[in-house]
Amino acid sequence: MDILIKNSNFNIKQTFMCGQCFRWTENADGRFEGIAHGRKISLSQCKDGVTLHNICEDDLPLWERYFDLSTDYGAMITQLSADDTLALACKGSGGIRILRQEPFETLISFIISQNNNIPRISGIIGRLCESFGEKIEGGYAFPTAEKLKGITPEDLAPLRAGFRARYICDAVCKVNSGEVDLDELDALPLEAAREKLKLIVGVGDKVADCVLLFAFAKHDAFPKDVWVKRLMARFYPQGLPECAKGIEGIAQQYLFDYVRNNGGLDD
DNA sequence: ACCCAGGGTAACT
DNA sequence: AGTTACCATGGG
Repeated sequence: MDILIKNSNFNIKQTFMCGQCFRWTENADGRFEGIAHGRKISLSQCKDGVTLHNICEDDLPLWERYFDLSTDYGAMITQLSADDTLALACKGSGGIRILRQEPFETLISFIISQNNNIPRISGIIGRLCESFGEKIEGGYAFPTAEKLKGITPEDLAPLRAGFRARYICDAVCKVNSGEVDLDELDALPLEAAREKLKLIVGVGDKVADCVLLFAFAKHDAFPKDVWVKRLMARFYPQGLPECAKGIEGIAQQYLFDYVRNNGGLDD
């Protein structure tokens, strides 16, 4: 069945192309399709909102959670728009929704992302899914930690992940052993959750904050990549304004997307 | 032949 | 505590 989600703060192109996820692609007709939770769906945009195509009715709560539909983005945009620069970013990129992606997939994806570019990140993740993920209708699920148990860097050679291969193995090992329990992160405050994730070799502040923001929707997580460092130095040398307090991650993502698409860091 | 890419680690001051 | 080379791979 098709489900229309009426929402004025949900732009699928912005949401899938803003760098928070790596497994969604745009078709020639403007639809986006991708796989999450082992289910493949396609989405289309209309003026009232977004249509989820051919989903199983029982899966609706799952997608509502994935797209975080219970969160009021209009209120956050109003809050952030008290600042002039953020108001511009909201105007240009306010259709982004921060997804609640699967924690293990997000962890591995952002380990792969370090010192890397988006096309190659997607390529490595795609090969990981094809090599080790469960075959489903129309593609492959992201492999679970359990499925990757005991994997070695040599096993990952076909991915061509480079120096990140051993980081992936360490993450798999520590998730499976329970040393890093992804299920407990949601209940932990930001700093404690970040330190937990950093027990994994190859996970630093930035990767940890990406996981906490893009999988657990911890809106106070504030990943600082090279782009954000540049834009912070340019626009907010004293730090983000007061209106972003508690939702630094949302502000970060709007700003990140805005400066990447519209420049503004040239001079 | 360079340079960089949604960084992190180890080895230095 | 703050810098810096190096890490594989691929594209410009």
